[in-house]
Amino acid sequence: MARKTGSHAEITGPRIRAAALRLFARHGYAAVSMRQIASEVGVQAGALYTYTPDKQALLFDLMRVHMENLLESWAAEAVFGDPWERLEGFTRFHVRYHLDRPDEVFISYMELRNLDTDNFRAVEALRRRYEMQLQDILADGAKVGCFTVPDTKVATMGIIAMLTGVSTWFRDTGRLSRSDVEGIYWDMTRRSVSSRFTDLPA
Amino acid sequence: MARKTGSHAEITGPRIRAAALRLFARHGYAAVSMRQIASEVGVQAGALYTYTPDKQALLFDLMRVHMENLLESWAAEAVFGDPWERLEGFTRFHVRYHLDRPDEVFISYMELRNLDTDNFRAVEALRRRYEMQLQDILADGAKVGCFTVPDTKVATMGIIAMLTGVSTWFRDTGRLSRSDVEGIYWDMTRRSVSSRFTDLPA
DNA sequence: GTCTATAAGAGGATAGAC
DNA sequence: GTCTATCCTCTTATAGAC
Repeated sequence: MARKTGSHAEITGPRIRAAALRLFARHGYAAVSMRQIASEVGVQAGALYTYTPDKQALLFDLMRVHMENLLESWAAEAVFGDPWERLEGFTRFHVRYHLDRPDEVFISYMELRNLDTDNFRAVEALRRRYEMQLQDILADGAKVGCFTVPDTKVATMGIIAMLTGVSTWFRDTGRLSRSDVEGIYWDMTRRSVSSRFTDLPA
Repeated sequence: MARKTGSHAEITGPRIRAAALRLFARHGYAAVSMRQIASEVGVQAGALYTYTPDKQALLFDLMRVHMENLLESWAAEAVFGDPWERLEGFTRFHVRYHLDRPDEVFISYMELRNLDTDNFRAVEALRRRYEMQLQDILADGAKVGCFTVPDTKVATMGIIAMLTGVSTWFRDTGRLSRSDVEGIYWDMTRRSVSSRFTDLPA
């Protein structure tokens, strides 16, 4: 773990963030010490402070960057078309993105309470912007009559919670592939807003 | 906050657990100190160790008792009948129970990673038993043809995640009552397993 | 840019008085 | 049953050598 003195500015910064991400996701922000992060990177604890003003900024950066990347990625591959196509695009994107970044997802949902007030507000604003992407699709679909959504906001929260939950149980070693899972969640999502439902048992 | 010396065995124990529950839910297990818990109860830190061998046992007890209560409560009011009735019973029970105990729910989902290996296994086993309650309903309903469930296990995880998520956003001061919310979630749940869906857009 | 050393304090847990 | 006092370890963060 020990290493010789030397300059590694270009790689150490990202390595610190990667180590912090992994450790925060595994053990939780409050349970991880700066020494653990440093040890994982292969530097002494003091060296971390060349790259981050403090531990809080490390957490905030990870969460902010994750939310910004999420919004940018969705903006880049958002599907245009009728509400069904847009909903399918969002659902598959969300499941895939979350399966690909389990650690980022985990800390972004679990460590909100460890953010300082201002940092919390900033991350919450980003998260709300993302949720609005789905809410707009649901509202549009309800307006033109292809979806039946009893309450747009609750449906948004419900669907996002359902989809995000995939990262709590999915393992690549399991019986289902990522693409299987994407399809299954899309199937449940489309059913959950289906209009063809007025004749079900009360 | 200071208090006089005296005996309060019957009430101090529960008060310690209540304070720990509240603080763990608010700030996270690792971020809460024994001194904070003691201060909330109105005793000195040393006095806590009359009631718990250590901090870990405090967390484990809260989680174990919550899961046991959840299972008992469901056993007591589980609905018998056809799969639709059973599913509605489970859905409404789950939403109501989780709305009534936001702190217990929060720590039971967030603090799993702070449990020691054995404690983790014990809580996980209880959680699995609870999830099986829903999975059995879905499997029975699929078998007799009233539900269409592409994958029973994924549907179980998806529905539980969707329903449990209610506690992340619901506030009693909001525009919806608890009973509204229960109904909306039931509506989404029943749609999500509806059979009447083979003719939707691909 | 990284190291060593250290400041200043908070953490969990225990001992023994009352 | 609770208090006070304390042990010992670990914490975040900084200072200054290299």
